[in-house]
Amino acid sequence: MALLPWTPGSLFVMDVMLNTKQMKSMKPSNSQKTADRQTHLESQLAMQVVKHIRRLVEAGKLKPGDKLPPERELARKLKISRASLRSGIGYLAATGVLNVRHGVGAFIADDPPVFASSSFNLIGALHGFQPWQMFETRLILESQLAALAAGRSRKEHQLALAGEVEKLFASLDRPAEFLVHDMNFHRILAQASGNPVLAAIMETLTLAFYRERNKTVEHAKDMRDAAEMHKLILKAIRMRDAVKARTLMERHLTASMEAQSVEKHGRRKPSGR
Amino acid sequence: MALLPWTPGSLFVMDVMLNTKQMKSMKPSNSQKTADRQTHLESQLAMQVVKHIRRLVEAGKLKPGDKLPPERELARKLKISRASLRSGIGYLAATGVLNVRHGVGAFIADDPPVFASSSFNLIGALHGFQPWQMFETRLILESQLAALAAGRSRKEHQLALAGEVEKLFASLDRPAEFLVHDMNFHRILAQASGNPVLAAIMETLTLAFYRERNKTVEHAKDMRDAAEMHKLILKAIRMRDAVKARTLMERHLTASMEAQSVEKHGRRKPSGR
DNA sequence: GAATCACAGTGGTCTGACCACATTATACCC
DNA sequence: GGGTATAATGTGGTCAGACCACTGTGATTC
Repeated sequence: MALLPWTPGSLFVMDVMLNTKQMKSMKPSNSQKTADRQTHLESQLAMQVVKHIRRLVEAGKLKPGDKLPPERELARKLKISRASLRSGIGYLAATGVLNVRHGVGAFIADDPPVFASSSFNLIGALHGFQPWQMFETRLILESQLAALAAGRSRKEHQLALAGEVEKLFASLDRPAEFLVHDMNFHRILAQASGNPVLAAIMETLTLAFYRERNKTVEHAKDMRDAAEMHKLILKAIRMRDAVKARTLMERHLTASMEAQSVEKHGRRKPSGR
Repeated sequence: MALLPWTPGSLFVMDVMLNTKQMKSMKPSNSQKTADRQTHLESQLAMQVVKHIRRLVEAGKLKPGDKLPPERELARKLKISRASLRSGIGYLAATGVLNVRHGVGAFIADDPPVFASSSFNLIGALHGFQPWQMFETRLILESQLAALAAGRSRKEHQLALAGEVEKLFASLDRPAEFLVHDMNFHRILAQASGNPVLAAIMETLTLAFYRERNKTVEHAKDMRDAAEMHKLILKAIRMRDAVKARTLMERHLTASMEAQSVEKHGRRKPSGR
């Protein structure tokens, strides 16, 4: 299969990078010598399974929600052992393409697409993602999403958003529930942006965020403010005012972050940085 | 963290292409009652492996490039079968945390972080990602990256970028090589933005892009134009002109897309709306 | 000294059995 | 008949141990 034109060596250009740490593994003593890149490709057989599924998906014979044949059967059909098949299944499950349920079967995922959500934290820990970097990324994406939604959202989206806003106000005294509707609002907003790729990325980030967040209890005042902001953002979207939607979203997120920061550290963060 | 100013407009170039389908999974009412999410969680034992590795990583006992113990040994230590261990290993490899090399061992990844790159295409096919959506996402992220880099890049980054620009001009007659340096430029730019989260997302997208692109041969003129643009972008970054860097990047990407569109379909796409 | 080869270490695959979970069918009791 | 246990079935999860395939290395040979 026509290998990529990796001219040898050229790949390590970024070695110049600042990362003063993790530079140790660079000394040739160890690992790769030239440019093998793209390792972790999962063994031949596992990949064969992936390819098989991909073909079916691309041919439209397998759609979100569909059930795969039982492992034993599928293994027989592909002429590989069940172990190898499971390796492939595991790969697809890990990347969120498949949804495996013990005692039931394997299904093509039909939830909002997410990239490697489960190990986002791990990857983050590995490369030293800082909270402020996560936040900055979210700020950039989500405000962009709001702007796009202002330009593209349809009636259905706006109604769904309105519904969530309503529930937001209705659950001011039940933080757990509030959080769910908060999350829904942002998820619908992502859908309303009309760009599922962007939405998927956002979803990935959001999940990592909320995983942390649902440990802290929110303050009543912050919740009311947040609900109010959602309302305003929705209004801007309805009026198709992209700039305003973006600005409001930025403000909302910043405020929300500061609120969380308080709950965690007991004090307001120096806002400026 | 001082976010950079935003230049409105220029972003909605592609609003025309708003597609009409893909709205089905909008109602969040569906499956989860409150907030269970996170299906496809890989069985207990596999997750135990992940947790184990995570602990080691977070405790700093395992750093990028380090080698894991042999499977047989590790399985014994965790008191699980080798099969289950391998399931966990596979999961980590699939999400890009681990790098397994047949006959050698498993290593903590030390390449630029990427999310589920391998099955990006599959996920895309599954949820019907359109080329223009991919492109729009790239446009948003990359121009933002350029702006950030203008504000934050360090000398090392600028030098590395300059090096790539030079090689870009030097390889105008060797498309394959040109492409590598092109890719490097954008990768270094991502690093220079100072936000590894954003960089990781970008890397994921880029990979998916180039995977397609290296099939088409570029036209000489387009390549020269591209090289010229890279040079200009670098100049803007050096002058710490965030707005200009962003604008140039947007223009560069748009032009680049059109060029590709020509090669693929043999005609210029209706440029505007 | 350099090329070759054998070996040991490690991941990849196979087999077939058994366990655990979910769903469905059946039996039973009221 | 209706509802509730209970059994049977289907399916993924785990296990054990053997063997295959790839890599790196050090001994052998010339």
